[in-house]
Amino acid sequence: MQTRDEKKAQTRKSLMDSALNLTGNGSNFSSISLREVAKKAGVVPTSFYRHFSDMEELGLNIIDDLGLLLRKLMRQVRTNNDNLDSLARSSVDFYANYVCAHKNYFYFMEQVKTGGTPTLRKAIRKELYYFANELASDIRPLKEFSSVSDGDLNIICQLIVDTVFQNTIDLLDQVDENSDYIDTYTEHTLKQLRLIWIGAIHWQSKNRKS
Amino acid sequence: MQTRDEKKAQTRKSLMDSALNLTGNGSNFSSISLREVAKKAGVVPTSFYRHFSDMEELGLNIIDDLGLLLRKLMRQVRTNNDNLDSLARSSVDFYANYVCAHKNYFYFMEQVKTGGTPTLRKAIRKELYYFANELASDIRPLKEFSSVSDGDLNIICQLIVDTVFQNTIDLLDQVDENSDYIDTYTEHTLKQLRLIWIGAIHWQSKNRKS
DNA sequence: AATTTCAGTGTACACATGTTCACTAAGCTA
DNA sequence: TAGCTTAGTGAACATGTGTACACTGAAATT
Repeated sequence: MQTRDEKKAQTRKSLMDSALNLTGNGSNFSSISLREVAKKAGVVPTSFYRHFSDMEELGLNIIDDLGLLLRKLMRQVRTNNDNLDSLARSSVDFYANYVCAHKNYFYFMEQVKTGGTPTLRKAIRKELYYFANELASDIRPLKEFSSVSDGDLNIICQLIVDTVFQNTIDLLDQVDENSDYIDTYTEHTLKQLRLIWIGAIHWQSKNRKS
Repeated sequence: MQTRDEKKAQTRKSLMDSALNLTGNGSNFSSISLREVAKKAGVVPTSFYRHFSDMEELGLNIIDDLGLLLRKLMRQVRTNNDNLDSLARSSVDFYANYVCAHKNYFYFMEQVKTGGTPTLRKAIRKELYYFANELASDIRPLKEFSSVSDGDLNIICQLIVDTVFQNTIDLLDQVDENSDYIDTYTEHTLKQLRLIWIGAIHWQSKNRKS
């Protein structure tokens, strides 16, 4: 058997998974009920309160997990590839597959980022901001950005992250009925990203001239 | 007084306004109830069915209005300014003020774009796609894009539209407590847009070289 | 002036919701 | 082994939900 704490952690996870499952299967997080979540987790509604005070707190805990997931993603994507184009390609490709492997989390994220309570929205944005910062220090050493200022690199990375996540909802929606869409997504996103950093490099040199 | 049709149209609008108001004041469209909407519109719940079969249909009608709103925006922004930088500045500036003048619609849009039912999501995306296409034919004549292919111009415009709307949620959230944020938004967005099209121009010329 | 149409009403129903409270029983601690 | 802690239970509540139904009365049509 398990220790008491282990069992508690297990139903806790079960509750969070239920919420994620509902979110990833057509329901909107802000409209799913405590009772629904408890039911799907195989637990009586009142039991919910032993773990979270309400759905918003559940949401915040999911966001924490999401943060871990994103950090894991970053760690795995960090290769010793120093060619920008092929680095981008392998990163976006890896990202796309990562999204498909964790659909529920990314559906949740897309939903809550603009449709959650202010608290939840803020929490998601914090994670994305952190993500963009990490990206900035990752690509900082690349020779292509050697002449780009730190501030500008930050804006570039924000734009990159926003663009990647922006397109993610299309990926999520279309990959079910058309498994080839993962390639379409990758190509589309890569084209946009290339646009961005080539712009960054030239903009910088243009600024230096004037 | 009014004719019967006028009066019907009036309560219909009243229902849609109620939904928009709730959406723009902290509620999520997918979690507001038919009864809530009817109550706020000063009408008995059953009356709702004289106008819409359910909340989703109400949503679709709001999206239609949103489409009109966006087209009106495009028409007003279309100036005879042929300098790209100043055109962008005046456009983004106008857009930012337009958003603030129609907060509810844009809150609705941000929410539904990623958090609505599949049908609603699709409807919103169609509007944005149309918007991007219009933008493409608007900037097509500019000399800066004379060497950019139609396909690439389309991707550029999609990226521009996505970027502008991506940042809109921040504008909506922050403009209430800090009215200066409208300038921050404008500068931030302009910087990102400049990045994009400078990239586009150079990418194109680079491609031609090779 | 008589008749039809129909937007809005009021009641009713079955069901879902969040939260309360006293409870049980298994796991931990002493 | 005895006692305590606590995750999960089950019944109860007040309130909110979507929708059905028969209705009213004023505007529109004849």
